[in-house]
Amino acid sequence: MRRPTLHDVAAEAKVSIKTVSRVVNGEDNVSAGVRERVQVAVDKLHYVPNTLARSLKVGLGDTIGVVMDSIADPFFASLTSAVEATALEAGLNVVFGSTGFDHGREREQVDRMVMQQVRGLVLAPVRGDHGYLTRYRERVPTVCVDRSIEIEGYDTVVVDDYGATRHGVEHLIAHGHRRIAFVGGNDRYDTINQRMVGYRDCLEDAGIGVEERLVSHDDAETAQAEDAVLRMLEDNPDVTAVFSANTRASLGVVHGLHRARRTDVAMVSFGDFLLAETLEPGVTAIDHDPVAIGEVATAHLLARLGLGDGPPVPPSQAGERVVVPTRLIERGSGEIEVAR
Amino acid sequence: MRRPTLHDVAAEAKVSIKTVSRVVNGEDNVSAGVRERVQVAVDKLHYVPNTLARSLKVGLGDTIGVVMDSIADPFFASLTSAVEATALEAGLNVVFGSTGFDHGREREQVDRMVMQQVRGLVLAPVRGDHGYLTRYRERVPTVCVDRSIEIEGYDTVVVDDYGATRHGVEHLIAHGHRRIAFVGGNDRYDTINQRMVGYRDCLEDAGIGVEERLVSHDDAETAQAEDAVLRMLEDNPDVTAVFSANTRASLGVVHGLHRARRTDVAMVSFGDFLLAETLEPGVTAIDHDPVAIGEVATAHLLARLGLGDGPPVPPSQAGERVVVPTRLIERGSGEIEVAR
DNA sequence: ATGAAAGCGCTAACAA
DNA sequence: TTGTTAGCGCTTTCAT
Repeated sequence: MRRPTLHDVAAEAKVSIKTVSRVVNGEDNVSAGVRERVQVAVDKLHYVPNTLARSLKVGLGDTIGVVMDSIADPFFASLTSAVEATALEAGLNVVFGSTGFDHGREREQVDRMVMQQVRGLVLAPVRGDHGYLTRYRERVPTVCVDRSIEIEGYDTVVVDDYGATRHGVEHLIAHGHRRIAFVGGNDRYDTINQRMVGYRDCLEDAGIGVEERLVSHDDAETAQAEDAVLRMLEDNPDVTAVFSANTRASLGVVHGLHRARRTDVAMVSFGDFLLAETLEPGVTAIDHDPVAIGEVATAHLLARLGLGDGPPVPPSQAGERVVVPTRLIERGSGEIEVAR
Repeated sequence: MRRPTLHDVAAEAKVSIKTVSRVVNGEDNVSAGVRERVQVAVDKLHYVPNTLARSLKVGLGDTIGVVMDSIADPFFASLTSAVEATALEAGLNVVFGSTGFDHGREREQVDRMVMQQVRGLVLAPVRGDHGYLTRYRERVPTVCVDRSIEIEGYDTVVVDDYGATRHGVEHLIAHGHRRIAFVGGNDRYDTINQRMVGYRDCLEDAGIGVEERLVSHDDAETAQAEDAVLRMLEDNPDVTAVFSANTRASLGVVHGLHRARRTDVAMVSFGDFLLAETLEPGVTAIDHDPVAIGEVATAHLLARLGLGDGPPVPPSQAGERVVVPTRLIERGSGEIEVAR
């Protein structure tokens, strides 16, 4: 059963295809009688317009693409959800592709989406060469989220990893801590590296200095972070506080502290999570809100597409860097005073 | 700057557009010399094929659609992730649309995707009339996930909400519990209603009987569930165990029990969550694995599209109902014996 | 091995 | 108000 086309509807209603097109698209210059007849034919045949053909003709697709590490990651799930909600208001569909942290797959996904004629792209870039993107610059406005790329000229929406981490570490220092461990690092993530630098600079500037024995590496995942924090506390009994560099690691740190019954150890988590306020004590967290990032990024994209409030922004003007504010949510774990 | 087409490449390479098409599609009947020349032109012009035009001509799109409550919900995020991974292997892109539990929006999303010529659909149906789907039956294979619809003839992949709940409640009974509260209900969700029935039947069959004072209603969200469990324990001091009917509610129940310092109260959660094993005691949970649901559903869809292992399955044969197994993960909270 | 022509379903431009 | 024509970028069919 072939799907009906404008032609079929036109034959059924005994009008020209253009008239059907007018009715379907809600144009007003059609007489009520004809409109009615066409509508009946449309309903009878269950006609559904073919947006592929429409897009081909008009030269503009009706989708935007979202390329992320993994949609299963709650952070990116929320981000994507915000993108979808914002895009929907502008009448755009969302296609999704995950990279699995693989730069080659990122490129494949982007290429596929460009072939699919996406109007624009929201991309959480994997580290690597993004030169391939430049050929699309003029045609497919692209906004990077969460992380930036090594080349100029792309709008980017990030949080201030460095500054927010300094804020978190300062918070611990303000509560008397001097031996602050860093857990949850991973060289693969530029964002986490920024947090590491923030941690180091903050301690240096506070005149405390960094002790490498307190810095754990390559333990960004939950299980690794749990092991790491247990080892850290074992090897360094003088540690009084832990800064966890990412959400997944924080879950492990929480568990580790709990298992070791170290309610005396303070903790600040970079990244908020669902049960953070449910735990006892609540986990003090730096909230980097994926919804805000998604909304801001999509708003930028829509502006570039001329679908925002203002006029379309030409590609030549791209390259803006938006820093979405973070906030430190005090819940108890970060306000534990150092034991005297 | 117009994007280059086959025409442009053909002109550049001084061949016909068909030859370019052959090279781009990797057909073999092209001489090495010409192939080389075309390839150079493709690279020089940064030619990217237009899959919209291709799909229009071929009559088949290259995407499947996923329609869910919300991508921000971890359950559906994982499910969608599994769908994407499976679809990608078959060379299909994924478009995503959320319903926000609104039946009207479900229909809008489905309609949009059909217009976009999706090859197939994975749908978590919102309760309501799905008659509108039948017109697409022949053209767009559709698999329902997590919930079924009121009409026959659609493949459905669900978990055994009823049976799994019975299993969970039996587990509590086996540990001596008789006063088992039910928290986290919500009439809007058929799945949760099934769980409620399972709870009731299980208690009846065990000769315990249902006491309505132990059944809380309309508290499916975290904050509501927390209030509900606190009220429940206050009003009914004889309660020794709680069955939480959904994951979000479980977070509230955990918090509530914690706040009330009721480590003597047993708990089983329908739905696993990230910190379930991190808490003390670990939360015994019925795991309904979204990844399994997503994979099975997509495999079914691909089979219907003729992209699976076997031959394409005609729409007339649709209507299969797959029940993905669940398991009860014992972590401690469900094994608390009743206080004597 | 290569090419010319037709047409997928639609809309823009232009008649009538 | 309604209809005709051309053509979006591609693949298919049928030459050469």
